[in-house]
Amino acid sequence: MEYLSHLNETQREAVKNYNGPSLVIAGAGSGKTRVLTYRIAVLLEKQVKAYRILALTFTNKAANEMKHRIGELVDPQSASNIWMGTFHSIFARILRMESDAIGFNSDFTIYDTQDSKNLIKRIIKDLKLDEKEYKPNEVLGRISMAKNNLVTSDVYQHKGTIREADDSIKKPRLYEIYKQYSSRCKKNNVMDFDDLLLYTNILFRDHPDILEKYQKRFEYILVDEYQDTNYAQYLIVKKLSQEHNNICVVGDDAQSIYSFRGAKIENILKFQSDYENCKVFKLEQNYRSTPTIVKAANSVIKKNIHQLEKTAYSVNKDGEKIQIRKTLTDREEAVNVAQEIEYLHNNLDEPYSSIGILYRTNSQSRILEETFRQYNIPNKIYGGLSFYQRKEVKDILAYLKLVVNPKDEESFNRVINYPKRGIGQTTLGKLNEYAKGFETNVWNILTDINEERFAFNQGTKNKLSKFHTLIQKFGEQIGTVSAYDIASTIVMESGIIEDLRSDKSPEGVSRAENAQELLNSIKEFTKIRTKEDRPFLLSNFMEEVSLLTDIEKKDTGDKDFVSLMTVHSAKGLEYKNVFIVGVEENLFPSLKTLQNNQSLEEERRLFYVAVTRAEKRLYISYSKSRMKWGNIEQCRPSRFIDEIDKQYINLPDDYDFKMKTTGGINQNRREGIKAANSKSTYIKKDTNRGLNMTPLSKDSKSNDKKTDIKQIGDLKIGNKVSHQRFGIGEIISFSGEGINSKAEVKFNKFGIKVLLLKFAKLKIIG
DNA sequence: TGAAGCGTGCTTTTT
DNA sequence: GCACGCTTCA
Repeated sequence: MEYLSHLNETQREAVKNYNGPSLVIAGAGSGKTRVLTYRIAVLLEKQVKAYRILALTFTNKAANEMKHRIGELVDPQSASNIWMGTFHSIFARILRMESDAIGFNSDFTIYDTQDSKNLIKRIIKDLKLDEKEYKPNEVLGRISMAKNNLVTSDVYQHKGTIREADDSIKKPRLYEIYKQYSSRCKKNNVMDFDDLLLYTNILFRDHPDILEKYQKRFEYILVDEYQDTNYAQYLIVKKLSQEHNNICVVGDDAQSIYSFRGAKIENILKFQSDYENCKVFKLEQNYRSTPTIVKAANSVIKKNIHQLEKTAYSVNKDGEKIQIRKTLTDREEAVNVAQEIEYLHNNLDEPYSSIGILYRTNSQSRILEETFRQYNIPNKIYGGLSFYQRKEVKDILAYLKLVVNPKDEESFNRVINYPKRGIGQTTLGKLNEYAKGFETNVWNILTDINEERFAFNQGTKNKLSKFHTLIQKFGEQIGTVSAYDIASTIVMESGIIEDLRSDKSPEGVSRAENAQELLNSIKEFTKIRTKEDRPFLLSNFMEEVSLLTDIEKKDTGDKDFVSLMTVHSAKGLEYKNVFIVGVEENLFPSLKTLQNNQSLEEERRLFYVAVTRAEKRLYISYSKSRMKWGNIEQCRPSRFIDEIDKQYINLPDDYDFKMKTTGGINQNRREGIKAANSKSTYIKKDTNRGLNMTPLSKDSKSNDKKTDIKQIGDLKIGNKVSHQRFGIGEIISFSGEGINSKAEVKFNKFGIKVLLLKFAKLKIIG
């Protein structure tokens, strides 16, 4: 156990005291993962059986890395036998084993958010409710919150306070949607993410014998990122640990950033009172960052009221001050970042992989990506539309899901007419009606489609029964053939591959490549499973795939790239050089969180997370204007910049000290004010009919200004770009098939060049 | 039935 | 700016 010498005093104590409850408060960069891995390694060396250790992490990636490290410390075999993974994947596994007890089949499908949303949409339609009043997103959010707090649809229906709350937001029938949603999921043998936790709780509540079995099995329980657990997770852990009481939770209340998804920071704040005789270990030394960065982060986070007391410190070399950068536009901000990256790379020999770009929202990635492409900076965007969310991938997965679980309504709807088989809305609507009427699922209707009680014309019946035969034929093979063999058969014989290959556009080619990549990953899965002598059937693959977030891109050898991601997904990561971009009021902190103090505190913690990702250099930038929803909005620097102790930062000479809110021009959007930045002028893609643009007058009122500002760049209408240049004061006329309108290039009240035109008029004439 | 055009709403974050 | 859903027309 000589590796214990790699630890500092507190870390070592936290590792050695593995019996009884312990709380490890681990500041950013304090070697939290190291404590967890060593602690498990010690357990294994003390002859604790690997399968009696339960270690819950926040992401699959974290779990895999930890397993790998434990494997290096002890032995890979034991490491792989540990019950280690995300809450969702571990309990999905347990639920599959115990599925009978809760009335599911063991091969239940797992819906991602999009699947859930689609089902909700259909239910809203079925109940003849208005999608504008019952927004699927919002409905799903409320159902999710309910589930995270273990409020089942029955409880929901009968709980006065909840119903009153629904009434007050004018959604009195939300409980009906929830009820339908639950019953349809069950009928379809399907669970969503929240169900995995909810049903685990139900399982443990209703089946004491099963609970006892797992209580006895899990001698040691460890939970990472405990500050981000929700009530459902809290209770699972609480129950499971009752027998042996060897529970270790690790986390940092200052990094709790998932309350929007039901995480309760209270879980970590009250852990000590929750578990008697709990030992507390505070890891306060930060090994990651320079003292400048640590102190700067501390100066911000101390504005929060709700937190556990601790003082993070660093004894590394002092390091450079944090650079605050200001630009006029978001594009300029991206250019600035790109140029600084070039400087770091070319002059300071920093590899691209040492650089991380963090932003508040995924939508900010696009402009950075475009700019980096211009500058030839290799980069990878994490998150956003993940591989598994792409249409072509989801289509194939839907086939696979359906073959494994034909009751899966969502997958059924997705593929019944893809590729086109001439089965349209009308037929589908009727099928769903029958399913409802006979209280069964659509698949069963299809099985008996030729019976007379189903009134379809013979042509339709033939099409439907052909589809049924197709899926059934695949289904007969899944028990014997490998996941890859059946998957490739399905892709071939369903006509998917033909459909994808027929599209020769660049996007089409890329879609076909994605499909191929999915097949490759299934092949890889089959290969690994065969090697490990573990089951390699399609159902085994499907168990894993739904809980993966992003595909592990194969190492192409070219590993040197800049990483771009949201601050949320950067949790747990570190980069030598970090850029935090778009640090503006209403963006970071985001507008929606400014309404109450609690969420503002969470935003501040999020900013804290962002700052503490940096090891050596940190750049924080804000722009004076930013494209939002196709409009330019005025921005001012975030309050968080003001909150950093000035001694740790370099402000730009013209830093905008606490400006008044200038507001935006968003409200004018529909009226037709289109803003133009210094690079180009966009006009909403309002028509493709081939407009002609003619500058009417070059003189106008402000000839003098025109010389000042010169030109405002290309004018773009639809796909057509005019390479004529337009100046302030110019009147431009638009004419084309029945359209006739004029616009003037102007300064708006914020001093931004805009093209003023009346869209309303333009459209009526058109 | 399907393609194309048009209107609307959206952006906080993810297992 | 973009995706999605609805309407219209072939």
